[in-house]
Amino acid sequence: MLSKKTKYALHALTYLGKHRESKTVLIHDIAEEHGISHKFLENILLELKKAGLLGSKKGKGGGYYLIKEPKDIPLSKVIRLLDGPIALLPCVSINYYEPCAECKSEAACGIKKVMAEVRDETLKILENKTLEDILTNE
Amino acid sequence: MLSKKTKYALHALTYLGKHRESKTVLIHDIAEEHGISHKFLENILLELKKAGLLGSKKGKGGGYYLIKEPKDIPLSKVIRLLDGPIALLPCVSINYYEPCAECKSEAACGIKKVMAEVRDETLKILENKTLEDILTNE
DNA sequence: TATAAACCCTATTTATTTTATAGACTTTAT
DNA sequence: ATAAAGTCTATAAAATAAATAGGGTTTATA
Repeated sequence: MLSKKTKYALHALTYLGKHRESKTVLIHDIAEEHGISHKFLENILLELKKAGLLGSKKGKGGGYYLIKEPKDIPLSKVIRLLDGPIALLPCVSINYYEPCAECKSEAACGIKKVMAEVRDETLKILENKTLEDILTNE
Repeated sequence: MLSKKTKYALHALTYLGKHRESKTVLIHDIAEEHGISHKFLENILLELKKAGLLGSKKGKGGGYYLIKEPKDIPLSKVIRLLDGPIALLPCVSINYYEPCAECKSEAACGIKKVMAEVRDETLKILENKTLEDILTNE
């Protein structure tokens, strides 16, 4: 399951996607719309900004805005950013690789082999679904 | 990512699958093979038994054994059992449905719609990969 | 029939991760 | 100047996962 962080990030991105005609959107408005803690959301938006998905304007009249096309924001990107690996095991993660402590030989591990396939197929799904798909369903 | 519980369950099932010629296998042997806590694994095997994947024999000379064909044990089953939902959001979970607190209208939620599609496609993958696939790769 | 081996069951503790909060700082429009 | 808004880092609280503990029951076998 996705963490609340990722879920809230998706809500925020959706909200921003729906308000692209406004120059900026307030954290406050997004938080209120979904009854999310303002401060918690603040951290999330900051991460999205650092990752290059959002831009922001400081000071009075400021706020956040999307700087990518919705079609260029795949679920895989958002999930990796806030939740980490998409692979089901660390030993088959592309971006967060780590060996499994209990594994004797990675080369001979059938679980690893199968999980690498699962990862490839899962990635296909999550790279193909984008914010645009969410927006067209709203 | 999978929890250690699920990961250990897969290791145990693999071990049992490799030793189907023996009548029974000791928790001890599986735990030792992978350096897993005996007691932790005990709980896991008990769950697998209650779910109908394993049989056991009590008392001296006892142990566990597979009671299903490896091809009839899909990853989806093991994951659901120990980790819970396969869906990325509670509101699209088949077996563990719960509404999302921050969602105003499930019917109009684009995130939900997309996540339901992700769930369907993910399920296809995890229902198709079975213990047999793991065993043939060992 | 006593004994030791092995699984069964429930509860509790410990560790880790996630979620949430706090507060001081910086920028900017008016 | 002032107030509005994002930036940043740290900490606290809550939830979940991982591990441990210990007594109970069953069974082979000497």
